[in-house]
Amino acid sequence: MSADDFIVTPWHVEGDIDYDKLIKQFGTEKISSELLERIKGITGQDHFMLRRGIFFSHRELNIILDEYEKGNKFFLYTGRGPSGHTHIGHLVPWMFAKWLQEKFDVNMYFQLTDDEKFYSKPNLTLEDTKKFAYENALDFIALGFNPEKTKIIINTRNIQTLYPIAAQVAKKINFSNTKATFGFTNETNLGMIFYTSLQSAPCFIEDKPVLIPLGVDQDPHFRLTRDIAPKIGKQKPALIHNIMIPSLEGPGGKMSASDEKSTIYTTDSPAEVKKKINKHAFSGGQLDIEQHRKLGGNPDIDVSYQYLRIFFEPNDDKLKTIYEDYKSGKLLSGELKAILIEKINAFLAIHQENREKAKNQIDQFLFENK
RNA sequence: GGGUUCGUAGCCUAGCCUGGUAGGGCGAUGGUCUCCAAAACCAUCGAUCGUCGGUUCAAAUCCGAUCGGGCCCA
Repeated sequence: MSADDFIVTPWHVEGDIDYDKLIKQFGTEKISSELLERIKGITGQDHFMLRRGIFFSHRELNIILDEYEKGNKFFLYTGRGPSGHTHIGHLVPWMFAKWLQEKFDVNMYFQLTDDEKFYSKPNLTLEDTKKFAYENALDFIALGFNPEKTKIIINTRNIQTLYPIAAQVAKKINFSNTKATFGFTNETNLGMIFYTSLQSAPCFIEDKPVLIPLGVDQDPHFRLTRDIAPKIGKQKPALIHNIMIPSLEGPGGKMSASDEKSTIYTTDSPAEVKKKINKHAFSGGQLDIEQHRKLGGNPDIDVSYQYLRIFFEPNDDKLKTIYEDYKSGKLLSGELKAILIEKINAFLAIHQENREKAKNQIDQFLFENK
């Protein structure tokens, strides 16, 4: 694989991703400065994840805004495949979704695809994926969603509601569509093949336009959904995409829930966070102090800096100072890591407290079949 | 229902024909080096060879049964 090659699919992400190329490849639209201004005008705020290009691409977000300005509300939908514990990379689209809910005052549906992870992970039982679904739900709730306007859908629990919609969808998708989109082969089990219609179902759960914040690697699922929406008399879902969150081990690839070392979990203790960052976070520093002072570090490939940019340092001025100090060589990699460790642990202290409280709130968030 | 193929450490895999209780790669862990990380180098851990039984002095290896996965045909 040459330096500028990269792969982004729902099941595999690899290489150094060129997001401008990816936009062309996927046929999405870049979030333009005009669109940013428009969002700022409506919400009165430009979220740092938009400003910094963490959310960089979309499909028909402008139409969602057109309708909104005419007084037609949309709703939000995102989800998670519960194959393991929640890590901080998962929180990026959820946290952004929470901001959207707050600013636009809209309903939110969060789908936990316990069936799909059971189908796709040979070693996981349905009991396992249900357990992770519950664990993941706690992290989602802990971010502060409005219980009046937020519902968590668990596939095996809410199949009664999802199935009639999924049936509409399934009839319009044939085998060659799914094969081409997801790389299915003759080894693929039947559950996987049907599954995309279940992932589409929440898009049509309300008779309103839907906006889906999600990692760009998941876009292909909704390309299919967008194709069939008009065929079943529905509006195409709009999407807003975030970049892949790098693993601790470095650029090229996203943070994986299954690789313990390269992942910060939401349940990690302060000591674990410190150890993981210090021992594993890929740095953009130089070989030794002397060279670092002279040549300066490279924040653009430094995972610690990237985590601050993506999630943990919303203050632009502070981030800029860190960027410049690191680039000039004034700030050492170890010192940069110390800043990140403190930020993560401060965040997790609050998050873990909210996560505990979520155990008592979960019932009011679970979607009830009608 | 018929056929076929596979099952060896977390993952991939050699060995099976020609029996003598397993070898490699990746990963993991530790160390050197570095302000850290990475890279590089050094070292270490890790496998009752799917399960049960049979043959044999001796079975991952031969035989039987069984469980599990894949594919083809019906």
